Amino acid sequence: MNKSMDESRNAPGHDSLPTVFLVDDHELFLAGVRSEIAGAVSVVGTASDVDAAIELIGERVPEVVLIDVHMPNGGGERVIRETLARHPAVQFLALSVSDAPDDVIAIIRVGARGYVTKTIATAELVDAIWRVRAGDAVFSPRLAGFVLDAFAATAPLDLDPELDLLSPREQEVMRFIARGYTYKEVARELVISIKTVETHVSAVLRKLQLSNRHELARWATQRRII
Amino acid sequence: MNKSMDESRNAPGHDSLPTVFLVDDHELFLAGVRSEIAGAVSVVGTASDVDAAIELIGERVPEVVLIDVHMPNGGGERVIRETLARHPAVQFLALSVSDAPDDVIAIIRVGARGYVTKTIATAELVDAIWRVRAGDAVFSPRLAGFVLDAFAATAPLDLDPELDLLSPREQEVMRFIARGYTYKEVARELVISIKTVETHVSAVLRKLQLSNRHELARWATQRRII
DNA sequence: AATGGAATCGGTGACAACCCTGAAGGAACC
DNA sequence: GGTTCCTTCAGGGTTGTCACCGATTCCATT
Repeated sequence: MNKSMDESRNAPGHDSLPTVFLVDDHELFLAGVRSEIAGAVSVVGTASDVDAAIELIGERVPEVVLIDVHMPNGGGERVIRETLARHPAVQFLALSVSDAPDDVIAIIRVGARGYVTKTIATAELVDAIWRVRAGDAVFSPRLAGFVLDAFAATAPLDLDPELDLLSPREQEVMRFIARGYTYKEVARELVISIKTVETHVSAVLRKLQLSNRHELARWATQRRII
Repeated sequence: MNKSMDESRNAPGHDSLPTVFLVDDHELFLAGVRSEIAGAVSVVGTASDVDAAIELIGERVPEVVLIDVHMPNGGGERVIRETLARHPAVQFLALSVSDAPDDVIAIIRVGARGYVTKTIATAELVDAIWRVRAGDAVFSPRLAGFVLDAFAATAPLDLDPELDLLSPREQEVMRFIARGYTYKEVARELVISIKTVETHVSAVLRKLQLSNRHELARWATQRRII
């Protein structure tokens, strides 16, 4: 099921077991994971707190780090941030009890290549480790949606019905105004008179029910028109 | 909000074959894909140009649309954008000859849930379709990195040295101005006279080497001060 | 032929924004 | 005690913004 694209074929040095480092502040869980995946990957070390993790990962330089998100003293985020600054090749796979969108987004922002919940089965976890080592991104099905939604939201499509209220020329003028152009600059740019620009701007503000160019700028930036 | 990763596999209505719609401007390729995946999914229609695709997808409302990226008259992007506006539940899986980062990023931005190259094997394509239907995100291994890199790059951390040039009061005034407050509003908010606000704003613009409040607004939003 | 929208301009007027000069009180530093 | 900076405020001026009142031309629809 979860072995869709094993393209570990072409990458050199990817025929051996992945070297894996485990980080979790619950030592029992740490031991459990270690014994479960021991045969399918090569565990080169473990750590149960943030500082020790940063230290040991820097020494061992594993291919993949399996890391808990919620930990005292900075959490998994700090480990990832500080490690990637020195060893950019290390791949991080977050393993968390939480499937909250904010946690997923935060961990991806600092550079993790995957995020799975602790309810995952052993075989799937091993598969995920192999895929992350190969450069793939691994997410639990529900979590993948959060990431893509958040990503798309950074420059969304916004098919806006309100924009249709504006005539083509009005939209054109609106974009300049929202970018902070003065009337004079817009007039020069579009080769029309300042008075025409004023007319268009008035129409835009009236149609969008805004009261000045500042609100227009915010309106436009919020729906990423500019 | 507390479902395991297994949830989508057990979700109701997901035990039958996925209904799939195919879009590609090469009819031969269309026929090839259709015959290859015919047993493993339920192909409910095909289209070989953008307009027909938008029309037919709107009628059939498939669960998954397998779509070519590069097509005349708007490409796959337009199909995705216009379809999602009316049918948000339709999942799009891009199938392209290109593995250029820009193509991948663009298609994800408009809302696709996956992107694989046409070199993919049939079995893997079928698996990808099933996973996209379930809500998972599917990428060829080398492409996943592009998306995550681009995503991580959207949230830089800027500790700004330029901000230290401003006195505390100036920073305070600056935040209001950057948000679009008028001088009068700032004066009322901070309980000072309009003339004082003018003084502070002038100092801010001079110190930051900006020429008006619009540039100041952009300056502030870019480094996420407001 | 008539209607109406879009695009183009003009005038007037009321503010808002921005610049310059100047200045007074206070805190901090040497 | 002098210097420097911050904060506060004022007068006077230019330019920018926006509204309300007009107008003409072009074009598509009726």
